[in-house]
Amino acid sequence: MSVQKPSLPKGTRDFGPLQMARRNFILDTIKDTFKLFGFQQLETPAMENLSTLTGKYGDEGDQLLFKILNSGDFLKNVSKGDLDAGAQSILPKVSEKGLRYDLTVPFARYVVMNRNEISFPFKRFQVQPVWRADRPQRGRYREFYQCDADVVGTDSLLCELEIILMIKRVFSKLGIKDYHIKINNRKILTGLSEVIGEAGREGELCVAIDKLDKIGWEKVQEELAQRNFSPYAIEKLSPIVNLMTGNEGRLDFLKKYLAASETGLNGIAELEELFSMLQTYGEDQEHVDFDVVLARGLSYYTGAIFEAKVNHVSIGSVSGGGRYDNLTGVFGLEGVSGVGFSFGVDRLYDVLEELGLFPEENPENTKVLLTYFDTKGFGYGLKVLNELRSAGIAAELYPDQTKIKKQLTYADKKQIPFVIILGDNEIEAGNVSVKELSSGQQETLSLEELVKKWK
RNA sequence: GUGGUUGUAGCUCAGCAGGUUAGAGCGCUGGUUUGUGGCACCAGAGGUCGCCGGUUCGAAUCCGGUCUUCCACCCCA
Repeated sequence: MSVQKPSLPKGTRDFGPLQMARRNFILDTIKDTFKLFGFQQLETPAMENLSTLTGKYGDEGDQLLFKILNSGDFLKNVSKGDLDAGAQSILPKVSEKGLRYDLTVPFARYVVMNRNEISFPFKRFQVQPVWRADRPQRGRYREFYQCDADVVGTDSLLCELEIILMIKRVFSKLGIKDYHIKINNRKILTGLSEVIGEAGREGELCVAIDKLDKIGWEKVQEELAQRNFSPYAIEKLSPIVNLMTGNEGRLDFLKKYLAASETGLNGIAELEELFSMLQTYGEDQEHVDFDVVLARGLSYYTGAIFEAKVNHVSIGSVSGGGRYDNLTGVFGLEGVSGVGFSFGVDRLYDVLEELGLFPEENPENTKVLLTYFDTKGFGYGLKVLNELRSAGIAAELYPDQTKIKKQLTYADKKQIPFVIILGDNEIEAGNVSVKELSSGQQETLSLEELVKKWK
C-alpha cells in the first residue's frame, strides 16, 4: 500500500484549537441567549430518511441533498431497466437516507412525531451541522453549523418580537455595533403583487426585486420585463423603490398604496403591532429596518420575514428567519403555526475576524505550565499539579524530562502565561518559583500563596 | 449547473522565452548559553514542483485530461 496524501472533502474544514476557542465564544453567546429567552435544546440525527427530506426545499434543494448509499449490496433492487432509465429511477433503490439539509425540517418531523408529549407553545433551539452539496465559496461550505430557534403552536407576535430582541442581544454581546435587521412581511409582498395587477406572482417579483441593492432599478426593470411583468406593473412599482426613510414613513405610505389589498393591510397591521410591542418592551427601533423588498425563501414563509446583516463587511446575511404557518402540514399535522430564525456561526466567525472583534486572550488556555529538571522534580510537580487543579487552576506538567529551555519554548508557543519552575531549591523549601512569561518577572512563594493570588 | 482562477519545503511565495545539483523568508532541529523562553549569530534537516498522460535529446516550465483551491452567476447560512 502506498502512502497517500491526506486531504479533506470539498467544502469541509478542520477547526484548530484557536478556531474552536473562537467558535465556542460565538456558540456560547448564542446558546446563552436562547436559554435566557426560554428556549430548550434539541438534537436530531445527522441522517434522516430521504422521504423526510425530499420535496421540502424545492427542486434545487433536492439536488443539493447529500444522499447516503445503502449498506451491503446496494444494487440488489436495481434492474437493467432502471439503469437505462438513468439516475432518477436508480436513486430511490440505492439510497434511502440523507444528511440533514437544515434544522427546520427535522424539527417539524420531531414535533409531529412527539405531538402528544410536547406542550405547546414549544420553544426549542438546535445547534448542529447541516450539509449541502453546494459549490463552495466565501462564506459558503458543504458542512456548516446552524443555530436555530423556533416556536411552534402560537400565532402571537411576541415570537417575532423576541427574535428581534435575541438578534440584538447576540450582536451586542459579540461586540457588533454596525448592523441592521431587515424585516418584512410575506403578506405585504402578496399585497404588492395584487396591487400591481400580478396577483400570485410575488415569488418571481421578489427574486427580481431582491437584487435591487446589487444591480439597481434599471436592471431590475429589465428582468421584470423579461419575466413578462406588464409595463403597468413595473410602472406601478417604481414608487416602492425610492421609499422614504423611517419605518413609520414607509408604513404610512404603504397603508395607502396597499389600500386595495386586504392581505397587504394585514401585513402592515402586524408590523405596526410589532413595533408598538418593541416600544412597550423598552427597546428602541435602532438597527431595525422595515424593508419592503426583502424576500427570502418564499417556499414556506407566510408572515414576518427577517434577515440580519452586518454593515461594511464582505459577508452576506448572518441571520435569517420568519413565520411559517403550516410547516408540519406535510407530515400530517395541520394548523401548527411556527416562527423561527437561525444564526450562521461560520459567517459570524468571518465577520468577527474581519472586524477584529475576537478577544485577544484565549480564555480556554492553560494558565500555568510546570517545568522541572529531573525525576525528583517530576514527582514534586505531580503533587503541585494536583493542588493547582483542585483549586480550579488549569495547569499542566511538561511530560518529558528535558532542557528547561525547551519547556519554556513550549509554554511560549502555546501562549501559556505562567511557568512554575521546580528545582532542588524549591523542592527543599517546599515552595514554587513562578515566572510570568510576558514580563519575565519571577517570584518564589508558597503554593497556598499562589493559589490565593490566582483565586 | 455556467464562466473564470489556483496548485512548487510544515507555512507564505519566487523560479516558468524548456537546459547542470529547484530557491527565499518564516517555522523546525541542534549549537553559541548543560537552573530560565522571546533577540542575535552559526550549522542542519526537509521537495517524485497536485495527479495521469503527451510533445521533446531534455519538462516545475509547453499541450491534453483529471482532482483541488478560490471567485462571479444561480441559490443560500
